[in-house]
Amino acid sequence: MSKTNPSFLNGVPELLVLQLLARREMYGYEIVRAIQEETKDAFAFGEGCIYPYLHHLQAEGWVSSRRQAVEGRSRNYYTLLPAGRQRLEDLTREWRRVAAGIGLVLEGGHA
Amino acid sequence: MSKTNPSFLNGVPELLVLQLLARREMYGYEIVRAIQEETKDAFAFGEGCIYPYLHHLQAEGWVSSRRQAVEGRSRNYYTLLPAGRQRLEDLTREWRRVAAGIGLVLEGGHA
DNA sequence: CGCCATACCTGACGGCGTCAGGTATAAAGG
DNA sequence: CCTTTATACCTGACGCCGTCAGGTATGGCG
Repeated sequence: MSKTNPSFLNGVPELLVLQLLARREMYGYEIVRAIQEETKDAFAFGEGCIYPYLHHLQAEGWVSSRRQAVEGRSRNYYTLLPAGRQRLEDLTREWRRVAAGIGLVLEGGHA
Repeated sequence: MSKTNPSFLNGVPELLVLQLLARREMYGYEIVRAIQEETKDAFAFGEGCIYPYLHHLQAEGWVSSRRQAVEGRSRNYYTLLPAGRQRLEDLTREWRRVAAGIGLVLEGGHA
């Protein structure tokens, strides 16, 4: 439970998914693509990572889903819930801490 | 071998260790402490993470080690080798890519 | 003399992303 | 008409990696 280290070595997908959903409702397949495009290929998480994650986010009560058929295709649209927005804020803060921490070491050399 | 994603979700310790060694020769126990201090507790990798890592870095030819007794204590001092400096540059570039990628998503919302 | 800090090491464990699979429908192309 | 490609979902075995709890040994302090 209580980790000595921020779970950011791993939890990058969670941050990105929540942030994308904070902007607009999206469906799984769309999210997988969006991550790749918006990060300019810095990340390319597979469906095998994202889909289970969405289920997890829903189980935690951070997103809700509704099924909708579009052009004969059935899509799962996910919406960010208030609790999810809180979670996103926490993760964002964590990320900034991590990035700052590494920045300190990278810049610290030639002070 | 070839990962679709940068190994930065994990490889943070490697970056930090190499960067610290780029500044000066250090011994294991010292590195463990330095990471915690210099990142202002953003990271606190255990000895069980760092020690095996140092052995790995040496096996890869990125660092060399010499054993020295200081005040009756035996320390393993590690020095960054040229190949290690190259590796550090690669990892640093990777890190900047990752940080930039996440930044794009975080900032991209309210553009 | 017992305790804590220093300084090293190891191994079982669990989390998490990868990768390769599988299903189903719609559009495109020979 | 039938195969291929793209969309859209899902699952499970695998492997990597950091955690955590152990272990050894020496030096200093009260």
